[in-house]
Amino acid sequence: MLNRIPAPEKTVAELVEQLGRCACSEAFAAGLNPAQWAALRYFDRANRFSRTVSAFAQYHGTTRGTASQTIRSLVRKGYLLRLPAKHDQRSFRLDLTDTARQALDSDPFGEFVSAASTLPAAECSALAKGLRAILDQVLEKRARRPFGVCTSCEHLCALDGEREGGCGHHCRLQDELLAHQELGRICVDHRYRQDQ
Amino acid sequence: MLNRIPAPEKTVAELVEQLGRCACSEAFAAGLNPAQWAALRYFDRANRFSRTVSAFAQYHGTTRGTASQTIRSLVRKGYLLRLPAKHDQRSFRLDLTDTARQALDSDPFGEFVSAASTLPAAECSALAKGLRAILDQVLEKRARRPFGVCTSCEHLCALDGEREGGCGHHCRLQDELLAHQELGRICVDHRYRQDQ
DNA sequence: AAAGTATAGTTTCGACTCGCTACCATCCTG
DNA sequence: CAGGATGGTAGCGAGTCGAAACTATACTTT
Repeated sequence: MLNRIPAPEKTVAELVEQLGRCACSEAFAAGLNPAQWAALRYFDRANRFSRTVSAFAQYHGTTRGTASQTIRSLVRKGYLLRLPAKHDQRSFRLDLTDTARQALDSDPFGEFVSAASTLPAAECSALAKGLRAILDQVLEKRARRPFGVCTSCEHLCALDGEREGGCGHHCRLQDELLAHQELGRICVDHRYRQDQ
Repeated sequence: MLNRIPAPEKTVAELVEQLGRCACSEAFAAGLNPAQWAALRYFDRANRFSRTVSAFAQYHGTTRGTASQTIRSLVRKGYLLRLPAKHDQRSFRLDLTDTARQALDSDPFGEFVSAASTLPAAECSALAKGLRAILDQVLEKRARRPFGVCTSCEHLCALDGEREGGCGHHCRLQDELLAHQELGRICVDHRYRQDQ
């Protein structure tokens, strides 16, 4: 009956909750709100196939209607550029403007990054691994997919021979060549490879 | 120039953000909203000195006005009982009702707890430690205190001799005896002991 | 004891979110 | 070409949030 110290899994959940709150409450800086900051971060991390209203709504766990509003206000404020999509007349691709990239440099969320970076590197990686495991489980329970990067995706196809200018990667789903720097971006269509 | 894989501290921050979002977005269950769930959890965890509007506002990083609204709606719905405080005529103590305790059993946040509990125990504790370190840093940067439990608090004073019925602990700040089960509750006045 | 200040809590207001439903346009499948 | 799926938007109503103003009580200083 020693319920003095709560179980570690409860502590973890509690900490996650508090950190989440913290993340929101600081996010009213610079005339933006938490959802808008989250959107900026998302469009900074997402690859060109995933920079759409729907993909963001999915990532953010909200409706397309709400996501549309968030994005519209960012377009109005000059943080996002709304370009017609290549192959789909209904769709638009949203790209960060330089203003937005500048704003991201003073992202209030940077506090978390710098707090995390004071931990020993090994501990930090372990932390990332544990959190990832929890997040994946929760997402799965809610039938949401985790938006990974190409390097762990089953659609990625390494072209041997480094055809054009050293890029050498290809997405089977989109049937498009990928540049090196695109491999680290998150994608709405990501699927873990079997061997992962 | 290998920016394929982001730095681990950035990953940690990102995961924290996403988990936070997840925590909110699920929290519209049972007619309650995220803030109200957070309040219920808080009043479940807080000791009797800390179950007030002001303490919750502090914990939650919001204003007393907003906290007052959140709590009022919980009182209206029968989840909290508003009792006049013992020594301060201005203040009220808020206690969970049985309805509330029942609701907490199906807390949507339980998903996180069960997700965390699938991790190996050691990993889970390490996770808690790392998150705690990050949270404490962020809170400090914002001049907010972390609301710890008596066992690590400098105000706690172990009475030797187990005077009354085996409780044997005392809070120097409140000048009150503490029951065993109170030692694991969070407190607005918590201060880390030097040796912690 | 009186004055001044700090604190606990509430109220009201305006701006803004959020989720929902309905809706339009385009794409895709058969 | 018909029917359904999908990308995106518009408008609504409920409800949050933070800010500021306010009341009442407690504490401090002189």
